[in-house]
Amino acid sequence: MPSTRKTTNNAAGDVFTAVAHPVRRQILDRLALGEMTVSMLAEPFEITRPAISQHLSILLESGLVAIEKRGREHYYQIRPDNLNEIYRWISHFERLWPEKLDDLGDYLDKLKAEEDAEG
Amino acid sequence: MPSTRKTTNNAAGDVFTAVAHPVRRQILDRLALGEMTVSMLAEPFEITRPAISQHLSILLESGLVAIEKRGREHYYQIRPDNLNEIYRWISHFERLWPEKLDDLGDYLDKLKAEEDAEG
DNA sequence: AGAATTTGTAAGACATCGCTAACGTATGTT
DNA sequence: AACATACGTTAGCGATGTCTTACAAATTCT
Repeated sequence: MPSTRKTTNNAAGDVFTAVAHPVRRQILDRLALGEMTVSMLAEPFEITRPAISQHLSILLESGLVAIEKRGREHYYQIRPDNLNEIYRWISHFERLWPEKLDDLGDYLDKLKAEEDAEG
Repeated sequence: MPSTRKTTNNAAGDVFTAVAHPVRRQILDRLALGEMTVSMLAEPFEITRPAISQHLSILLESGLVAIEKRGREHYYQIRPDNLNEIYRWISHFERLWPEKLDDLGDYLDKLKAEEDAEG
């Protein structure tokens, strides 16, 4: 067979692909502060608003954001649950990486403690 | 300015980009079992060995693998430290995601406990 | 109704990615 | 020396990604 093209990449909605682009990570960083419209979201970036819109489509497909339309404004909200997939994958390397990951465990414990203290 | 092309993506060696491709993740999964030569590494994949070699170059640039040449064989070893960058980034969303991440915290505690038990 | 606002979509330019085939290089074998 | 093995590199291709400009659709305002 001279050329059975496979191109086994990027199943639509893949979370790893979604977070691979720095702009999309920054979008998620911003959304962590609270829901925002596209215009608010696009403000600090140097690319055009349609470009942001396209990034948001990719984030939508990955399930990392949700949209809620109110009038003519579209509010985007973060949905971090699917980041779990990345988290779990990385945690498989914990055995090879005890020190760093123990640090992170402590870090998470600390965050949780703070949360409990506040609540 | 009519068209100052920026293309602000993929600084060489970016870890997020390195793990975005499923083949590269599978390579890391295999290397977690122990060091391997390129041929051993390429065996289960349906793509050619040079393609694997190119993926390995990207993993090398990201610092996620190291190479040790012994004779004509090149042994690749996993270097998971830089995964920490991803881990830390994701952990910033913990506050929005308490349940899942608590589960992961438990998971890590369990892994660590097993490790300690093994001695 | 008509104009302004907010957003998504389409088309096209351009760069980059991922792959194969072919070749080059270094090491080992006979 | 000649050949075999293990690997990297290059050239070239088709596919995909990212961006801009232009436009369409929905909502709000006057």
